[in-house]
Order: sequence, then C-alpha cells, then structure tokens
Amino acid sequence: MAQTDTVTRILDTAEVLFAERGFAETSLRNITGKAKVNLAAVNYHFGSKKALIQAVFSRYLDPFSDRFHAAIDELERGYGSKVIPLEVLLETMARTVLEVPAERHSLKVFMRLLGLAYSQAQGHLRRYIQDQYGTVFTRFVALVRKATPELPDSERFWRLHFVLGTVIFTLSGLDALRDIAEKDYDEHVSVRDLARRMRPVVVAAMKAPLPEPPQASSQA
Amino acid sequence: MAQTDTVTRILDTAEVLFAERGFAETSLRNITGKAKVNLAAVNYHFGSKKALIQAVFSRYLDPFSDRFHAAIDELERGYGSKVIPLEVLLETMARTVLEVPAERHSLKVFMRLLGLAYSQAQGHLRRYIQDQYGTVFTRFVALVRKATPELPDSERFWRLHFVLGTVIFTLSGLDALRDIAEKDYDEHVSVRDLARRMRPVVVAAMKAPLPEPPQASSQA
DNA sequence: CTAACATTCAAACAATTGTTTCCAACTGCC
DNA sequence: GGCAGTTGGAAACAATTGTTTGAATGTTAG
Repeated sequence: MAQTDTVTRILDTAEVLFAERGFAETSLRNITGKAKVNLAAVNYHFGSKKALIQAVFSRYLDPFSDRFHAAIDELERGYGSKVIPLEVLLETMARTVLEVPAERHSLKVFMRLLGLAYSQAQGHLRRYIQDQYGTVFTRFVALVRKATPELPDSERFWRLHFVLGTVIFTLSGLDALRDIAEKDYDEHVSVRDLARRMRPVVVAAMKAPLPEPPQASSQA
Repeated sequence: MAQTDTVTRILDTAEVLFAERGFAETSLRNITGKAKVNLAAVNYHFGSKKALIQAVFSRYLDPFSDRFHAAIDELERGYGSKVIPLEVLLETMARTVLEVPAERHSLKVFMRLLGLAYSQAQGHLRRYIQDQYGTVFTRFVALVRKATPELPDSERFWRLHFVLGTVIFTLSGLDALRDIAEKDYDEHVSVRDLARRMRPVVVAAMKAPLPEPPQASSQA
C-alpha cells in the first residue's frame, strides 16, 4: 500500500504540474512538496526526472495503445471487408483519446510530449515513440488510406499531420486558449467540447479538394 | 558598431537556441558562449532574460505587423465596401508570413517561437504579444468575421486557432516531417509546397459545416 | 589631452536545480 | 524475537541558474 501510494501520488501530482507549467519549469521539489512525499522518493522510485516524465507519458500511452488496438479490432470485425468510413475512423480515434482512464490533465501532458517529439530537432524522443508505439499509428494510417483512396499517399501524409498539428496545438496550449476564449466569449470549454468542434473541421480538412499542381516554373 | 554588433549577435544566437530547445532550457551562458559575448552583456543590454525573449519576438513581429497592416490597407482600398473573400485574407496572411522572416532567419524559427509562446506556460510572453501586437490580429479577425458571417464568433475563434495549430506544428516540425516524407515518398518539399498543400485544407477547415450542438445531458 | 560616458570583462553573488548519502522506520519471513 | 530487504526522511552534495558588482577598456565630445 505504501509503495503504490507514494508512486501514484508522485505520478498524479507530476502530471498536473507538468501540464500546468511544462517540464523544465516544474522542479522535483515542487512535485514532492505538493505530493507530500520526500524529495528523494522520485529518484528512488523512478531513477531520474527524465524517467519520471517518461513514466507519466507511458501511463497514458500504454492504455491508449491497448484500447485503440482493441477498438480497431472491433471496427474491422464489424465492417468485415467493407471500407471503414473516414468519419468512423476519426471518431474512434477521438473517443479512444478521450476515454483513456486517466486524469484530464494527462491528456495535456501527452499532447505536449507529442509536440516536443516532433519539434525537437534531434529525433531522440520521436524515435522512442516510433519504436514503442509505432504499430498503432501505422495500423490507423493503413485504414485511413482505404477510406481516402482519392488522396495520393503523400497528400494524405501531409493532411494527417496538418490535423495532428491542430490537435496537438489546441490541446497542449489549452490553458492559454481557454483563458482567451473565456474572457472574450465567456464560455467554458471542455476537452469534449473541443472534440465536438474539431470533428467537422478535421473531416473537411481531410476531404478538401486536391491542391493545384506545383508550379513548374523554375523546376527541371 | 560594437554595441549593435553585440546586441545583434545575442539576438541571432538566442533566437536559434530558443527555437531549438525552448526558453527555460536555454541558459544565458549558453547564448553568450555561442555568441562569443560576455555573460553580463545580456543583462546590460536587455535588462533580463525575460526581456531578451521579448526582444527576440519583437524583432520578428515588428516588421510583420507593419507589413501586414500595409497589406490589409491595400486590400481594403481595393475592395472598398465589398467583403474581402476568405481565400484572399488567408492568402494575404500567408504571403506576409512567408515574406517577413525570409529577410532574416528561417520561418521555422519564428513558428517554433510562436508555438512556444502558446504552449509554454510563460504567461508573460502571451500577454506581451497580446498587448503589443493585438491590434493587427484583431483587425484580421474582424475581416475574417465579415468573410464568414455564418460562423458564430466563438466557433470562428476556435477554427482560426485550429488552423494556427496546423501551420505552427507543420512548419516548426518541418525538419522531422521532411525527413519522413522524403524517406517514405522520396519527394522534397519546400515551404512553398507546403503552403500550396495547406491552402485548400485550411479553406475547407474554415468553411466546414457547424458542429452539432453540445450535449445538454448534464448541463443546466 | 582629458573628462565623461558607454561598453566589456572576469569574478562573485544568492538561489535553485537534480541527485546522492546515510540513517531510521518499516515490512515480511524464519 | 530477530534478521532480511524495502521504503521514508533530513541533510548535504555538486552543478547550474539569472543577476550583480567593480574595475578595465573603448569611445566620444569639449
């Protein structure tokens, strides 16, 4: 009881503070102080601060990976050889992301880490995610491919990342955006509200007409 | 010559390092070391690290703000009392964004900084940008409002930020995405290519059908 | 030239960081 | 009870942080 309690309390507090301030801005003393555990407990149970961040990350992504695989299994079982519509695929993804049994703060942390994984110049974090959880993403993309046969592969690649950018940016900067939105339109938005608003936008983005062919002006 | 040289060298180095690692992860010794200036020079010329961060932003946003105001002026002069179409507005924004940092450093750096301004919990940065350059964006949003009268204000707010997320994420993670794209589809994409691909996607996103009304299940 | 100012520089500042140490308190097991 | 190994806790660790200091240097104007 004691061990689990300390470890869980550290993880719970860490993910909240990470989401609020970021990783570098959150000190271990900050976490252990709020979690009411000893400072050394972090290094004892996790080894280092970096490992703690990864643990927070895994606590979200592991259940997500499992659930999403299961959701796709069920989807494929239900649709048989028929093509799963894009809306269903996106909806399944969104539902799984929102479902994952964790605090609502962890979603923000997860999105921040995901954003870091891409923007960080050295792909150290990106490779970790790719190695650890790449199969889920690959499987999803293969289904999206069947659902959007009119898109060239490279076009679909870019559009999926356009959409990923929307999701990551909105959710990882949620606090800032929420502040503005509440002040200007005094409406409190939940993550679920955002998902509802994103749905038609994302679908429209994926189904947008193809761009005009590249200018062949100065190209051989 | 000496002063300008030192100040410029600090700004040049700082903006690159900030974009690479983030604000908190970049120390003044890191900047001054790489810029080959004395450590105290930062506090002497800028006052504090916080002020340096804002100075880095101003160097980008000042020319952008000027150019964008001018571009909107010309647009309004051309269209008179007629409504400026959404495509034209977005195209003007894109052109200005592409024009400005071309003089200095890469667009990627500016986008990373902008992304950090939102996601990083640095509240002072967001407020600084809002206070300093709020009028430009307010003016732009007002025109977008006229171009999209069917959208509720809050909906337009969110969609603009969805789009902002796409742009920031794609351009700030350009190196990583370009690596994948080149490996998987062996095609070299330029920033101009990306803009061409983004155009129909962004327009479709803004013109997407309205979301279904929020679930009134547990709400008063 | 010299006085006044602006800038650079090395050094030290106090504060905070992640990590480690060592010992007490506890657990489960014989 | 007594011994193993695990966990908790206060303190100290070394390193790094942003900032300040005061003297040295460079620059400019009278």
